[in-house]
Amino acid sequence: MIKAVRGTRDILPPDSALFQFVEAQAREVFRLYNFQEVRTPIFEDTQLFSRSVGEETDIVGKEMFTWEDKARAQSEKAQSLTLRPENTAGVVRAYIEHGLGDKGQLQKLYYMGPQFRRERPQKGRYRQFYQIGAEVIGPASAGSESPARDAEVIEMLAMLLDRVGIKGWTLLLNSVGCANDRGKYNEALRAALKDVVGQMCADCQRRAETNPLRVLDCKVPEDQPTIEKLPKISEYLDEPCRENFAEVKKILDAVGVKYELNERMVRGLDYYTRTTFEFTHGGLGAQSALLGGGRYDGLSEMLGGPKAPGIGFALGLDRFVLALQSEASGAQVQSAVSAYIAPLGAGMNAAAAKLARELRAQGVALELGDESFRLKKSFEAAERTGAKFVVIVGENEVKADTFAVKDIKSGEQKTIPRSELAKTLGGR
RNA sequence: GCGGAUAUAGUUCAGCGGUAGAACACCGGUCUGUGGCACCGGCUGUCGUGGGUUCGAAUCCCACUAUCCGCCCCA
Repeated sequence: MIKAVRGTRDILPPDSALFQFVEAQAREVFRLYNFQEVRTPIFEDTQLFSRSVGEETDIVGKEMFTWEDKARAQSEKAQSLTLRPENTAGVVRAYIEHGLGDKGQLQKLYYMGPQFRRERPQKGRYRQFYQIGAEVIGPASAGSESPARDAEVIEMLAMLLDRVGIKGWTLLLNSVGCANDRGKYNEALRAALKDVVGQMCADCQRRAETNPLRVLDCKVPEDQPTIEKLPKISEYLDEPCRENFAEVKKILDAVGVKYELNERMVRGLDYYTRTTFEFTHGGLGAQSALLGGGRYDGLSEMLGGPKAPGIGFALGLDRFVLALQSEASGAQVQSAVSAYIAPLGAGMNAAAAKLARELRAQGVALELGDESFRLKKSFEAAERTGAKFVVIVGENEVKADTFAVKDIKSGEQKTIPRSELAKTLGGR
């Protein structure tokens, strides 16, 4: 048997309805905040990711699905291609390629779709996973650099979580400063670690060399006191970054979105600057991050584009669904059809089909049975579809042009003329 | 990439060297136009894959693969 490959999966009903639900809520929230959809390719030039996400990150270093696309003609060049591991790089590439900033206005773009990373699969972690994300990007003159945009994006996410019905979330907030601050902070960290790293865990000893920021992410209890004493990023922010962050917090306070400052929240993509954030949830096991994002001033320039500061986020759709399912209350998906048409007796399929067509045209969602079923079987089949009513189409009904409509739950049955059926069944 | 656990019917699982089972689910009948109950009957498997040990392997051994839980990383 051929099976879905490692880390990929089929999303079947009824779970697929939950995915649709979250997607629909997201589209509605995006509409309220004036975001429009962008769809970028699922694979891109490998360099797009190595230059934006960062050559030294885990994502680029070991998790990408990359292949060499061979030249098939003299005029073609061989090219290294990669399945997108995230979508911000693709959106910024499209922004540059189509000159979206040329008219001077702010771009507010959202996307939904699969992303690919070659990690070991686990609960809430797949090799093909689904993200919904958005970016606010544009020339600085359009206000793209304003802390008001950071706060608006974060507030929008709180709104989305509320609408979807996910309750037990925590917002972690930090500022990692601009490129300049980060350099100084990294040096300071290295210097401070030099003396104490000997007593820390093996992972931290490695991190101290490769990426000192990651030490802050360590979860080994014995290391915590040491980490507490390390220099803090907030002490290394320059004045503009400090003011920017203060303004973000001020607005969040004003709109009543609660957050926890977490100076140790370090994100794994190199392009982040200033504001970074993460929403976490307890029902997700080891993969506690529901969504994450931050500002990426400088990313456009890294990709050869104009100056175009921006802020964005990506949320894990798979994890949203897991969180919904872990909060038993939330995951209510209503039944799809309102009625089940039960043709009764030989020759009734045609009459039932005609009636079903009329009713569906009037907006009634229907399931259609078969004339070979006995009534008993039709009722059972109707119940399984979740339909509210069964409409019996037998010889008597067709002759009289009135139909027996039975409420499945109460057992109550009425005779309804054809002209009023749609209304009874909840159509137009 | 590292550590641990698991893999038998559609599902949950039992069987732990001697003819592959239970429950639930599903299908049919009792019951040809009014179900959900009850009773009766029935179906379903390369026992994850490949090797090995043995007269004989679902069972013991080895390798592989997949899933789950951690680590790592991130959404």
